[in-house]
Amino acid sequence: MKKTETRIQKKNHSAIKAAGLKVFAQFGFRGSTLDQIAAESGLSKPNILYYFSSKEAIYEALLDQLLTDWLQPVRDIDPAGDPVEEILIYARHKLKMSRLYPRESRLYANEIIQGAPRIKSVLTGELRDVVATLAQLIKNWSEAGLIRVIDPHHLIFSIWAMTQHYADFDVQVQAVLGDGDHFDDAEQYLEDMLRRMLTV
Amino acid sequence: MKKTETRIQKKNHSAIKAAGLKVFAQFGFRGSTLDQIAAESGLSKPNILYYFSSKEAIYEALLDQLLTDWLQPVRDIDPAGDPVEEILIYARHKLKMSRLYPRESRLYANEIIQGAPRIKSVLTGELRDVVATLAQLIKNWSEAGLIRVIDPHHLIFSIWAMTQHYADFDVQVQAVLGDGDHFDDAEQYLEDMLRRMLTV
DNA sequence: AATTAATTTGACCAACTGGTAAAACTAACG
DNA sequence: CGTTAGTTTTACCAGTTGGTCAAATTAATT
Repeated sequence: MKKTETRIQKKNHSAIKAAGLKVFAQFGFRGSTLDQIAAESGLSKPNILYYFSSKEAIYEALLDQLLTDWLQPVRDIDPAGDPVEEILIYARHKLKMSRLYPRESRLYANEIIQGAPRIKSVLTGELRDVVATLAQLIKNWSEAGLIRVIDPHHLIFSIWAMTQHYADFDVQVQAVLGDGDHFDDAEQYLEDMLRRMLTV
Repeated sequence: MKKTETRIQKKNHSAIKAAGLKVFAQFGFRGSTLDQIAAESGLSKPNILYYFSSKEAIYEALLDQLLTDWLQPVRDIDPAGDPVEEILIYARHKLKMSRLYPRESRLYANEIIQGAPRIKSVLTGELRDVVATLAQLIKNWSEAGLIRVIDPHHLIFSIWAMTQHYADFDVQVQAVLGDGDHFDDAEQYLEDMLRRMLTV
């Protein structure tokens, strides 16, 4: 349906989204201005509104993309795979996302902290379902004796919390540990933690 | 130095801070307006500026208070106490703060996500020092064989991440688990996790 | 009660906000 | 090359923003 995109359209759409991501991730929706996005993208403000109908439209396009990218890896968890390894693969993937796309993480964090006014329906819909399925799978693994008995939801929360922490609270991590990349140590710690929690 | 506070001053200062906390925690500094704080506090905008010199002054007063309240419990950890219990006491305290004062947690999260422009010096100063001291203590405990050998910094991060998650991402938690208080389950999970991580 | 100090308000402002309209410009295509 | 479709800019607007100021009001002190 969108095959009719001009080369200029393609370029500008992604330039605007890239700029919007940068700005929204730092200041949240209400704290961001079209002028900032315009400056960041190198386009004029009216030109931006030629490609997106409103400030909100840019923000929503970013959130949509984000949610898709984040939910897929949960769905990709293989019920037939080795439980510990499957969970570790997911956790590592999530941490990698924090390392490679910290701005996406911050954008999401901003939206959630502000009460998720624009994606609450996704949270109570798609997200809830996907998590429910995963929680059931973990419970099954527990009951089959493949992993330790554990609260599936809080396990999931702990993975989310820890992985996103390194993106969202990056400034604090850097302040405490000094500048540099601490994701390798974080991965080791996370893996250690999950193995201890999952194996008997 | 501040004993000269009128009864009206006391009342209005705290009314403004309470309103500011509510608004800033939800929208971040730039996304919040004095009009919102005025409406929330029941005072007129000029009246607010009679008690605080600027929007920023309110915000900074809140952050100052917050940082004090958050750093103290870390300092209160007793080097002579039982290591696992000391860490558990701290973690439980932190979780309790998330339960009782989620807005403070969100205010802080907003500030950090936005790059901590106003408190970076505290992060690389006081916070860093306090954490360094705690990390050293944990390392000593490890070397004395009282707890398992573990990366102290990432242990601390994991406690912060998990406890603050339940305040900052409250909407998401509620969406997944349903409305209600999930802090008791969270505490149990956290305690289980920490015991597994700390004991050999 | 009179005076002084503290508090609150209303009117205001310049800068900025998201967004519009139409004209000017550029690329694509026959 | 001319025409059309797509793109960009200039000028603009009404509403909001943080903040000021002097006048009016209220509370505290003598």
